[in-house]
Amino acid sequence: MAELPKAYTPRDVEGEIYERWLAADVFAPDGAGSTADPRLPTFTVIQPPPNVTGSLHLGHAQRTAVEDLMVRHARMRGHAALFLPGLDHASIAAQFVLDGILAKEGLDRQSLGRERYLERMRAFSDSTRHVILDQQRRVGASADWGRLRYTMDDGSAKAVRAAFERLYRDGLAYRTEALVNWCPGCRTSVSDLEVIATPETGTLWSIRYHLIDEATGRPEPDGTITVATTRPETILGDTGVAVHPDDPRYTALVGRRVRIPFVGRDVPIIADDVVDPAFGTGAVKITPAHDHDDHATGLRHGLAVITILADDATIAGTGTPYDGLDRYEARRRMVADLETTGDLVSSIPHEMVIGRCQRSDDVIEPRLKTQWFIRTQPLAARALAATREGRTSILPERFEKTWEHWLTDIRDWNVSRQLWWGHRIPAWYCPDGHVTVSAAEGGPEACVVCDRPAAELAQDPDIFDTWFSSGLWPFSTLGWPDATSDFERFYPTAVMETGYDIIFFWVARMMMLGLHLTGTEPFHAIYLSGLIRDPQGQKMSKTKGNVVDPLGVIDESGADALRFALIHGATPGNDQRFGTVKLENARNFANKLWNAARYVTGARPVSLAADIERRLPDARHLGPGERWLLSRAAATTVAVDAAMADYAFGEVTRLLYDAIWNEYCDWGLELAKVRLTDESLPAEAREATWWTLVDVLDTYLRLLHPVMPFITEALWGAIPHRASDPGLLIVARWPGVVEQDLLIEAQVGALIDLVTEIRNARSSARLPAAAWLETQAVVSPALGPAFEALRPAIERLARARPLHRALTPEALHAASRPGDLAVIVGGGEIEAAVRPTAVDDGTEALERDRLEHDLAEAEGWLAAARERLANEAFVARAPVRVVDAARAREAELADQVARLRDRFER
RNA sequence: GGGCGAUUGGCUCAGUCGGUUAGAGCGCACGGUUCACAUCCGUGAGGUCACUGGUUCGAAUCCAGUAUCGCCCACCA
Repeated sequence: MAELPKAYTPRDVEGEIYERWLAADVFAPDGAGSTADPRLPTFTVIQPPPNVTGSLHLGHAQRTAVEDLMVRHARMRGHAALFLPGLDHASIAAQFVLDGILAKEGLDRQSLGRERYLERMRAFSDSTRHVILDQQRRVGASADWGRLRYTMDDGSAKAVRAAFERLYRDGLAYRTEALVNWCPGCRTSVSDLEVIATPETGTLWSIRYHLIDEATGRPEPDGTITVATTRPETILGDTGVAVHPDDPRYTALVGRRVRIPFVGRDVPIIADDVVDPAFGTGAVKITPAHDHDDHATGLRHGLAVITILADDATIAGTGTPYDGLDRYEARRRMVADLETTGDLVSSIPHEMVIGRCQRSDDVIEPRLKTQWFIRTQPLAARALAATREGRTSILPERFEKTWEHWLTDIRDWNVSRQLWWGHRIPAWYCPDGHVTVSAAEGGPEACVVCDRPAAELAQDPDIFDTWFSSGLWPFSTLGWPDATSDFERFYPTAVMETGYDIIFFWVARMMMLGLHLTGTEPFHAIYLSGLIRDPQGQKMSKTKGNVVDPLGVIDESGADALRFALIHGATPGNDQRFGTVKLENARNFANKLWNAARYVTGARPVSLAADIERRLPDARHLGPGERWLLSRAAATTVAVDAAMADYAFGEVTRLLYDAIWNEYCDWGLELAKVRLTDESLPAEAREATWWTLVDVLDTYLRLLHPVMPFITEALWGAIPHRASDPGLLIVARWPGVVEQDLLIEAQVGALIDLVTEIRNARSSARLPAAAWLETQAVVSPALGPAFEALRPAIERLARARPLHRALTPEALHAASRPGDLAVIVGGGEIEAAVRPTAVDDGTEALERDRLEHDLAEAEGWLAAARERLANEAFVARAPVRVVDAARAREAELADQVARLRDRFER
């Protein structure tokens, strides 16, 4: 038992506690300090590995808090609980950061070259990796640091190679030339998910193309067809013009040819029902190499595919003066040139949607490239089956619809990236173009087709999309593809927690890859967190300057307050606004708990030694207050268990806040104080009271530990323990369920109401707070013993002394005088007359006002209750239970009204 | 264009399966130097649960529609 400092200073508490946990080796499910029960299933939480170059923001903090809460809860329940920490190399994001740093040094990727660039990246990431890990520790993450993994470590590399080889062998990875999303800024292709549809106002140009006179082979000066386009520069790649087959304006032109401006190419006019006759001119230029729609149309009609853009999105290879110009400069000049020739018919503003790069914000250019793809439909089917069959559940449920929709309409996943930082694609090509995919660490020994030696093979220069390696995370971190003991023991995992914003990027990919590669769903539950927003509901961003630094918060208010506040507002899938108000509330709660514990430890009866071993309170000496506290703790335990089972972590914090502040502190401690200081009681009784306070505090500290691990650990260290308890709360057992005592709860509840009503009467009558009030009370016979036992406490809390007990209402009425304040509890279990020591006229008037108000209110409720019961349909059709409750309510209200009226009319 | 969500006292949010008088924190009003806590204690005011219609004995809760706000998905040049 440690002495508690008077003031709660989270900083002092938290640093020291984390070190103690580490020293005790309790984070690892198989660590020296583990108390896991081998008969229980393991419990593993998957967290999204943060970027190796990143630092903690509030979103991380919330997720870490939620993940840690689940792990701590499971650990206390005896499961071998694994919170596996990790880092992600974040290919494109990390390159973006490093490129920024290089730019300040006047360097760039290209001038460094691949090898030197990667060296820089390794050095850079080595220098930043500790940052976010340290920050997670500050939040209190009870992660098994010995199992720390990184998506660029050898294990991940092996998993990546094995996964790709397997997918290739199974026909689920293929290489083909296709139109991909090309980011000219990042100089790489990106997946469909990384293209952000951005509404913009562009221009719709109408341009005349001249028909070819087939007799002469020359364009007709007056025979034209007008096409509408938002991208005139792609004229250079046009290989057709399309119209709707049923469009009477153009029926005669289908099959004819037109000459493309600038390039002098003659292309056919085709009919295809993708064309909307109502849009633009009803005639569309077709550029198969630079537009997804046109590509498909071109394929249907056998049109040529002509690429006109280089990797940096300059015009290239068209043999026109526009070669070498950026696409937008080329566009500007071409429009001007068309105007000169008289073939520009019109230009009007046009609302459109532009695809931009998620990372660099550049306009994405569809480009033809030979790349690796993952065939997703068969994989998606298995992922859908897993959720439909309930092997994996999604929280909140509504995201199942989003999930269904995306996985049903899924398109193949382009996994090649023309970047350097990441896993190189394990595919080799021989001079004859044969493809060899190999998972071997050193690559293949020879071409699988023609047996040429490795020396003659060239490895694909591309790397994988960073999400490919993250998609293997739940099993690559446990040793897959090897059948390690960790993989056997902890896979599949229990819960995967992440933000709903990466459900497709990450969650869906883990499910698809996990199901195919391991044969099992990688997790049984998907818990989707919401986003943290500022108090105005805005997204937090550096540019807006509304970012809250969690480390600053921890320094000031403590990790416990931060965790409590974040978890308090966490409803799965819902964003939360977060600001100082919530934080203050959480900090105040921590302070309250600290002081309550300080009171309890300081109130130990002198008959008990300071280092005494924990005892159960002696049942023979329990008073109503003690029994009430024990019963309420049992009720709270049941409620917390239910909320935990529902992943309703916000509800857990609310339940514990109420139980600790409004029950334990406000009433439990206040009732106990009287007994603890009552020298007339036997020592055994005072000891029983104290042991009750200790017992209930112990229960609440355990229940609260997953939310506020530091302060609960510190306080738990200050109360007596059993010899069988472990040394630290983090590995102590979660409270078991104890039966409630509903009778005592009702009785003490009525006495609490009596105190509240007397206080109310005092306040309404504007009597001085310090004045003692003489009070007479009639108490229902059932309440008698509890009333007598708690009388001293009620006197003190209500400041009513002496508190007489009249045996009958008649006696009470006979004794009461004008000016007495009337107090009626509930349905009349208690009726009391409160007498101010000095009555003046004002008091009496105020009391009449209060009575009148109460009477009117009670009469209103009574009328409503009677109306309800007067409804025959209600009595006939509602369940008996509900009708009985309504009748009881009516009787109670009738009694209350009668008593109030009696008082009022007297 | 499709889909999803939100709308509850001044503010931020709970509200499980439809069932007593819809809860909390902050804020507000009034009152408090009682030996755990002023980061506190006590009392109180404040809500036609966005709107309309329906189902039901009974609706904040279920259904349909409307409005406002937000998000996701989407190849109309």
